[in-house]
Amino acid sequence: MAVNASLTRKLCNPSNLTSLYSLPTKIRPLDPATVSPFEFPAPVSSQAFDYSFYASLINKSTHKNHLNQIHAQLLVSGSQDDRLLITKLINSGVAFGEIRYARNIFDEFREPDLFLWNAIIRGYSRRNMFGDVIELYLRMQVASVSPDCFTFPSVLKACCGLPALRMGCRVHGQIFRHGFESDVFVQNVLVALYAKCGQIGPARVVFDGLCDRTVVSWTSIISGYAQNGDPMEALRIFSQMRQSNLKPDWIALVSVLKAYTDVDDLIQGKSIHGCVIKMGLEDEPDLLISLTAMYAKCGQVTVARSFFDQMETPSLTLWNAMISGYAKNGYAEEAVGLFREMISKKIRIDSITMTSAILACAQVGSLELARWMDDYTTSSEYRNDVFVNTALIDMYAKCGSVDLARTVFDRTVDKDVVVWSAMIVGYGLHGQGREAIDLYYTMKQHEVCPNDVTFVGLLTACNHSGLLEEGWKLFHHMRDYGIEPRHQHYACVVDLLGRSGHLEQAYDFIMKMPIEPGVSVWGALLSACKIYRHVALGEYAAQQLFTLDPYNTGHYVQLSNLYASARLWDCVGKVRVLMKEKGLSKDLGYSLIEINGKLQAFLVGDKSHPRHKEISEELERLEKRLKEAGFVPHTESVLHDLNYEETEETLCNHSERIAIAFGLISTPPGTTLRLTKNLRACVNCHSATKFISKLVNREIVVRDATRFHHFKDGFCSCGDYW
DNA sequence: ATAGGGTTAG
Repeated sequence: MAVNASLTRKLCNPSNLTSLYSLPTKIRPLDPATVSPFEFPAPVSSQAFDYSFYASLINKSTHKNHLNQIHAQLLVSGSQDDRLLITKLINSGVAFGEIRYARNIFDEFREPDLFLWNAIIRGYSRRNMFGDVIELYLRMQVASVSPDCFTFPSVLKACCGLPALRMGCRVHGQIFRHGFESDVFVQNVLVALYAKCGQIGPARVVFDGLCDRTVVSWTSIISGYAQNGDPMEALRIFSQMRQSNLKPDWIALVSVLKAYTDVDDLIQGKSIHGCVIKMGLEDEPDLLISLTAMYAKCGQVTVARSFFDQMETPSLTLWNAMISGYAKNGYAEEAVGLFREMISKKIRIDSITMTSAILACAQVGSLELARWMDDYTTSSEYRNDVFVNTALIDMYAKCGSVDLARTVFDRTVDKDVVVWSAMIVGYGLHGQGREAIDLYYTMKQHEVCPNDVTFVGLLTACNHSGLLEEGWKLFHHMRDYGIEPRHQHYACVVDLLGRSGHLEQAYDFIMKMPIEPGVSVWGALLSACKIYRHVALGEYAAQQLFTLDPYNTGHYVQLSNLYASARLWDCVGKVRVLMKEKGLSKDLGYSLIEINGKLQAFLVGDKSHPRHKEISEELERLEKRLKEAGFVPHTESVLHDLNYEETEETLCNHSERIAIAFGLISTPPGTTLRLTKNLRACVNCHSATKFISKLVNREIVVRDATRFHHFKDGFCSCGDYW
């Protein structure tokens, strides 16, 4: 089979997929902690009490039991009131993860001083037990112990998250009252706190108020902007930092790399890589993770992989960076492969690994693989993770089953906006606009506030179902939630208006847009013009597109399709010439079909399959039956329709048809056929597949470049509207 | 104290 490199990359190696199914479904439990014996010296008499003796003993401990023995000794020797030693015991208890034990020691102490309070508060803060932190902090105030610069960082950490931010603001006030408003240590934590709560404004105010900024202050504000979707500002501040002659440390570089990762600026990212080498930090394993992530996200997966391979034992985070880097750049097969490797090598996996692997499966599109992934997840400890469940919902929807997506949705506890949105988007993908809208109202009943993505999903759902009025209403609903429409939202409205034939209104709407119309908006107008053969307006839209996005093949193809639909064959030819001049060629069409968990690929007119003979017999049979059933091929315009597949061959040689024929001879009667196409459904194949679904009494599910079609009994779920 | 890998849309 003659396939180009990018195609080979997209297709999955079936043997990889099938071997995945035989893997164990349980995640390995962690090894139980082993307790090494502790050599406790002979009991000492009370007069032999020595602070440094006990201190070194505590330092040597490795288990709670050791601490217990020392504590007992302190009691025997009457030194149980030594604040420094008790603080040390508490700190060690925390370090061993024995927070309850540390708390007992603390509770036994009469009138704890500031050191003890700090130790136990810090302990809870390290274990992320924020409720206890706040409770103890309040009790400390009741006990009239004044906090100091060691108390505030732990307490502020506990104020992360919007609901706790009110507490954070109160603590901010107390920091002033206790005179720590110029303590860099405390102020740095305040910057980080506000930034983590998405309050970048207040974070900036605190940062600007600092007179002696340390590397940590700069790093906090840089990562604050990087985390809050403003990487450009993060980078601006980074250059200010360098002007102030402060040398960035490796953590600062990690934050900057994150910003470049989001900006998708490989050139600048590389220059930071240069910085890393100049500063001799290239062996810093944690910096390597950021570099890997940066290169992977900017599409340089091979470079990223070389970093990965140079580590003898990659950390979990590095595995995750590599897997998600692959998954996000269309290297689904590699991503799933690495995940498989982790399982077979019994390497520890976390919810981030799961999420990234699920994302990759969503791209593969195999329902069987999706099911396997779901089973694996449900039998693991991540079955209630919101991120994982959201990814599963998305995966099932993209693998063709809204029903299974709904099952995951229903079993997800504590649904946030993203969960609801993923389900709404899923309904939209399958053209179930009504269900999407219903779910939106249910979501509001649950008092979950929609976001901009929710509306992209809703508007797309309306498009895929032709719900003009509902879409229009929803678009205006956005402002009630203070959501500014973005390009996608405008594009959806243009699509809605255009597809329902309101071309003039669509054009007026574009002219009145408060933001500069972008590629998606003009693209929507152009495809509407194609449907209604509005050549003049379509040419205008195409002109805008050629200026904004000159090297995107899709726009030329669309214009050519418009000309073809209006039978302006000369113009079709001109577009072809134009494309040639720019060195653009259209994508080759292919279809995948899943048979018994294996994906099989077919190109246009594909004759390479081992069962080619049987397939062509089936194709002939099908064509005969189609004719008898009264199917008339839409030859003329389709034959010139560049959007679809190469037309040198006859229409029934489109990859979709071949894949269906193969599916019919490879599965028992009544089995649902599941196909994935890289291009959009062509008019001719679409109506042929409707006929076929009735003739052979099969359900046929087709995922095209933009949505799903469910063919059944001669009808398609899209209502011929796509 | 400061950070890196994750979900919906594009």
